[in-house]
Amino acid sequence: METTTSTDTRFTEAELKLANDVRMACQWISRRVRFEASPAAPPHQVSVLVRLREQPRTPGELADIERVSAPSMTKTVNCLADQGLVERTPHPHDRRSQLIALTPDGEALIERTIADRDSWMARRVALLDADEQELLRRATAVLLRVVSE
Amino acid sequence: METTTSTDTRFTEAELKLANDVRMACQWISRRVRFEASPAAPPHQVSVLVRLREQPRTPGELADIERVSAPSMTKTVNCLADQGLVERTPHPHDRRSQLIALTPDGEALIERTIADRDSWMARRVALLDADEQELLRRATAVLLRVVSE
DNA sequence: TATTGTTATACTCTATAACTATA
DNA sequence: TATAGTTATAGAGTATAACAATA
Repeated sequence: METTTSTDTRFTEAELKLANDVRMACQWISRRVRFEASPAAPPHQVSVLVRLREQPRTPGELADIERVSAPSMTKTVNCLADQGLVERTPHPHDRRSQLIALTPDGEALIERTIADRDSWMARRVALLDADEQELLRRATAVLLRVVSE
Repeated sequence: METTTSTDTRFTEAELKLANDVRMACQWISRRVRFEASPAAPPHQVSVLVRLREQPRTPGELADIERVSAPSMTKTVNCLADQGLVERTPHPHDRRSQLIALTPDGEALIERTIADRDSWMARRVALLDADEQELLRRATAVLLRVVSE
């Protein structure tokens, strides 16, 4: 089996199947969560607010994290600031830059949004038996480790 | 505990935490897969092609599945047809409608795209030991069951 | 001179409303 | 009269290029 053209021989069939199953399961869950939750703001705005929940960041950092251009992030930040969800403060060490931080309204919105997103998942989780819940608990730990590498 | 305002008492704390962990893990995996893969077509086009892999569908069905308006789906289908990735055939029972099906080019593109998406995941899966792979295998089965309910 | 962020401009994707053809 | 799909038009979100202020 050295000249196969359509399969990747770096991996076993079992690994490829598992990779496909894991990816599809994660993408389907994501899709369902996105569709079931009633969004309080467009996805790209929510994504930025979630990032700012960790800590204030510069527009440039946000653009890198979200993989959008600097002008796009400028627009998104403007929009969030117009809604009173974030506020700009001068950057302590670089007068060209600035720090974007959540306002109390922004924090409230993002907490409501997260609770809303989790609600569909929680209903499903609650239907599983204890063994299945424990299985998901351990698997989730592996997935979180994998994604952070 | 009857008057809590911020937590949902339909679920235990453990269930809420598990729901949040599972959701975040799935969304992070999805995000990584999306960013790591080099898309052969915009996401909404790929999504339609994946649906058509199962079976030909009408524009209306595709719009419902993808949760976009009918005019949006008209544009997407036009674009895919212009690229030779799908083709329209008359609907057998309703002359107002039509069936959209993958062309061989469309099938080839979607197979390449799926392999590309799986590649990052396969590299990560291959780094796990046998027990962890088995854990993910069983957990994935649970997730796929959950999402299909 | 390089970097951070904004403005100018254009393209894509989306939606609502109005229209055509068929059920 | 209702439904499937398209066309017309407008509103978001995105990108590249050019610009301002600062490092």
